Amino acid sequence: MKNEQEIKEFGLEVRRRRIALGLSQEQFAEISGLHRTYVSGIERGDRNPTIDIIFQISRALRCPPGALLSGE
Amino acid sequence: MKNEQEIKEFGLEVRRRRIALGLSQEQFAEISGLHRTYVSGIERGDRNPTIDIIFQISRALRCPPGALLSGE
DNA sequence: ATGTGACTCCTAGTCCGTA
DNA sequence: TTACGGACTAGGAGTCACA
Repeated sequence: MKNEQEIKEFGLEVRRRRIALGLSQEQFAEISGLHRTYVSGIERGDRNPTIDIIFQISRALRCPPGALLSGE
Repeated sequence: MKNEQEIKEFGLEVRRRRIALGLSQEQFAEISGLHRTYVSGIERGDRNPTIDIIFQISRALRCPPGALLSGE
């Protein structure tokens, strides 16, 4: 994988926003329709999600998808 | 795939920006390090690229990755 | 409540062509 | 110059048991 650092930052941003909403990974998994362990993997930067998944996540976080990819 | 419409908009945005840079798909493929047929598939919304690829594309387009996912 | 390794199934992504 | 098809390999989607 070529952009590990940016993928990790994406995961951390997801985590920040999830926590800001007062949700556990399990609660967020349910809302987003993803598996609990998959959410965990994303937040840790272990997964390389597709754009489809990114849209799902941004919807569950109630934020624009672009806001999660803050790199320049 | 759940977010076909948003994925198509992503592809169109990539196409707009590529053309704005005066590049052919082949030239852009070379710059971005992606395959020519894959670039074509992305612009047409046929593909569901990973976040890794999105970063690669945004770098080649010299724009922030978030700018390509303009959905709300 | 979360991290992790392992697993299956399916697709992301490459490469060859032709129109 | 681009769309699209077929075939292929690497790796993502989705899940589980366990720590």
